[in-house]
Amino acid sequence: MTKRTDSPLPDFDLDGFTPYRLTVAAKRTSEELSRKYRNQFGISIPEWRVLVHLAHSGNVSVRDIDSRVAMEKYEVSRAAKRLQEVGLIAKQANEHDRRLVSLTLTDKGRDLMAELLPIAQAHQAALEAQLGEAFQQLEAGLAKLLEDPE
Amino acid sequence: MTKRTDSPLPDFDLDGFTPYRLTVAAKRTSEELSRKYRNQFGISIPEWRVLVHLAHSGNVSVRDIDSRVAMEKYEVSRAAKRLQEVGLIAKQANEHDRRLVSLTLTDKGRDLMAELLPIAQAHQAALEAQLGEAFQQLEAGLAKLLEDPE
DNA sequence: GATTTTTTGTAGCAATTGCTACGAAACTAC
DNA sequence: GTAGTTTCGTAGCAATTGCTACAAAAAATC
Repeated sequence: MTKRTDSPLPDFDLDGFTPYRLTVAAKRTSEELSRKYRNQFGISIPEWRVLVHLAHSGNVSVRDIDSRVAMEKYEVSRAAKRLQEVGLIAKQANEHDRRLVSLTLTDKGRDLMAELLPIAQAHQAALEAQLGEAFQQLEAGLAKLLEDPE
Repeated sequence: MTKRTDSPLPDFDLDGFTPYRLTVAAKRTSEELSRKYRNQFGISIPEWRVLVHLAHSGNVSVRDIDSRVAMEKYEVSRAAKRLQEVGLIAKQANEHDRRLVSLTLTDKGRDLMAELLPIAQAHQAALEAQLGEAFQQLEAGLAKLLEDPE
């Protein structure tokens, strides 16, 4: 009786593995835009997220951002530090609770966002156009997947 | 006449930005599983991808993998180096073209995959169950998005 | 009101990642 | 066959990331 050396591995293909597919899709859709941000404006993705949140929500704390924007607080802290160093945002202590740090866009930051946001919008529009009706489906799937922050 | 200091920034929300949503979705679906791989088996994601490809396609070169698995060749090289060091794969020069390095699972690697693959399959099944019919939609969207490797 | 606990943000270190340069082998062209 | 070009894989460095520990302020507990 011979010992089978080729054990029966399950037939598993990365192409059917949703986490993998999502990772590739995320990378592909982010890459072009993030390279542009980096090369033309010197902005990283975490920094961009912070800026977007400030442009959208005005004056907020680090805590507000990490709870809203799927970033760890140390990422927000780091991004905010760099953004302050280059003069795009201002940090100041909150009056009532001095643990909190209020972040706001500076005029320079606002000007930058006036340039960046339309680019992002155009990118999104191009993506939607490219996907056609598949976009609605993708969105529906993502909505379900992301619905529980649990 | 007063100068308006609040310039009219476009109203843009990360929650409607597909690259962002995909990134969050990818992270969420990968996290639990990749932590398990790391803690219980000491395997990183790039290493796991290489292993899966070897389990699926048998003997292949570094080049084969990076073209198939959305990894840069240096990532594959690094992963392969570590996998060899821990005895999960074997590397040997190709007879006909000595630039090529053939990668194969060792028995130990095969045994590991016999354990890992069912876990991944269960993870995928759970994801599909959780999403219900939204899974089909997500898949349709991803298929369209990923169709052109361009 | 002093002590413990929780919350907020930062800093430092280790590990991972991305990029570029490089060497070796194979291929092309003369 | 020799010189230039391309392909394959690796190595080294810089930058980024993830994690944990920490200090300062506030809140809760006694």
